[in-house]
Amino acid sequence: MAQTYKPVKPRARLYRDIVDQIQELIVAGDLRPGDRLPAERQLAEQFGVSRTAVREAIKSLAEKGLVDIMVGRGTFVTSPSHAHVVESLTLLLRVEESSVEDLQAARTLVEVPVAGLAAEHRTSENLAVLRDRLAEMESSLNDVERFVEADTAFHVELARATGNAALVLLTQALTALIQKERTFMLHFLEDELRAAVDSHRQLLTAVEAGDAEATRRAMQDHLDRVGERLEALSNSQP
Amino acid sequence: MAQTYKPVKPRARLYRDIVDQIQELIVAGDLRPGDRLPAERQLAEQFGVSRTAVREAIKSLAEKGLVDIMVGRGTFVTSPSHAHVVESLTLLLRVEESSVEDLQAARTLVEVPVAGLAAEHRTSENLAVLRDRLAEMESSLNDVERFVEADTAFHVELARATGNAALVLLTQALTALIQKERTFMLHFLEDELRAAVDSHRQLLTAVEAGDAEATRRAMQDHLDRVGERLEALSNSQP
DNA sequence: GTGGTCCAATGGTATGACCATTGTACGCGA
DNA sequence: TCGCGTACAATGGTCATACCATTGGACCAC
Repeated sequence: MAQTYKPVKPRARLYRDIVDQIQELIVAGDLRPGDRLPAERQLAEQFGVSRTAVREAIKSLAEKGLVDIMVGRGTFVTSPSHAHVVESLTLLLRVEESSVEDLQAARTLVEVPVAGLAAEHRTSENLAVLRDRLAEMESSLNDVERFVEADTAFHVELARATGNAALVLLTQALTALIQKERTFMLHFLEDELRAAVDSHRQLLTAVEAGDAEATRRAMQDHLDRVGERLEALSNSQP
Repeated sequence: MAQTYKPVKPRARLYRDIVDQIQELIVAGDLRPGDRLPAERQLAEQFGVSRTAVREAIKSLAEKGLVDIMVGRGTFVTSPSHAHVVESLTLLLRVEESSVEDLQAARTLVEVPVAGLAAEHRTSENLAVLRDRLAEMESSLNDVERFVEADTAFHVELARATGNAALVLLTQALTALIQKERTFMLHFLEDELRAAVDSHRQLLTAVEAGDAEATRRAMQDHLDRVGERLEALSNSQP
């Protein structure tokens, strides 16, 4: 075995320590969402460092999506959100030049089996939310932004019905990533709105019946059509 | 329809502008990975702002994983990496209290169909890499860390064989998230190492043959057994 | 009450200074 | 000439201080 020569003190960045300390408080639950952190000047005094270091630490936490900075008010612990994960993914996918088609394919691959699981595990509460979202879609036919919001929320709630938190997160990320293109598309293809409502009604019916196979099929059909429309649109507007 | 009262434009933070400018240069390709950014003092002068603002911007970029800061040398544009996405996901899953079982289930749901696609689209180059990874695993039976590295790389290369960048990213995230638990497990169950080698050899054979169905089955079997082992281990060590 | 003003607290930015690390140029000695 | 160490300049990290803009609440006039 080769000698390792490892130790040597890894020179710690000062703000790193502060990030770790606060982050641990949040993850451990000592700081709950909505709680306010002490002011920067106050934290600086408590940690015995300059305000600069504290600010860098807080900025780091904000970038991770753990806190929300509000000018003139203070810094608050945020509720867990998928927003920053989605942002990271978006950024990475942009530099990796992944296409909308890739995204849609990945989404289909995930959401079809998710739909099947949802049909098997959904609770009455899940069904109630799904009905609400569908109703929202039906009443937003003239407001594409709102429509897409409700559409996305429907898919996320379906994932939630699986009872698997990891699948919820994946679904949130994938739907959010393609939401912009979908909004763009729906602005051009108005009858697509009604088609989408029909698709989701079929989905809801199948989920209510607890029919996993029918739910999967409905989701596959829905996403296939969306994929076709997206492709057609990207071809006509290179 | 209720009146909406569109929110007025939120005031922009100064460092935000700088982040956006540099970020745009990076995603547009004007700044390539490995390129060095001007020094902080220099950027401050060019942007006409203080060094403080520039530093906050650069720190933000570093947090997003777009640049790498090196004391005494400078700031360099990094190659795209999934590391920070994985970190974000890990953080979020921790606060959301998602279990290892959830992760493993999600991973199975994604990787089984991915394996099928890989069998259909793999190139000879993909096969060569897969063979290398398998050989690495076989020669690392006494070094669990290295073994798991090769194992993970095998799965990621399989995703790469699908030709879908989004699926590669998902696979990277999911495998990385469960890697720690898997390493822990393999330290306790030594024969699991050889079983894993066998599983991956079956996978490779099926992929080489271009047999999607067999590949899916092999992946399902492999991940099912890993899931069982993980569950058994978490039950015996609560 | 209503509305406006004032003020303290907070995060954002600007300066300027000094420290620690790093790479390189220079110069000394063999 | 070569090798090696020192000095130095450049860079990011930290500190201290000051001032600005926003926010919310206390206070006051009506």
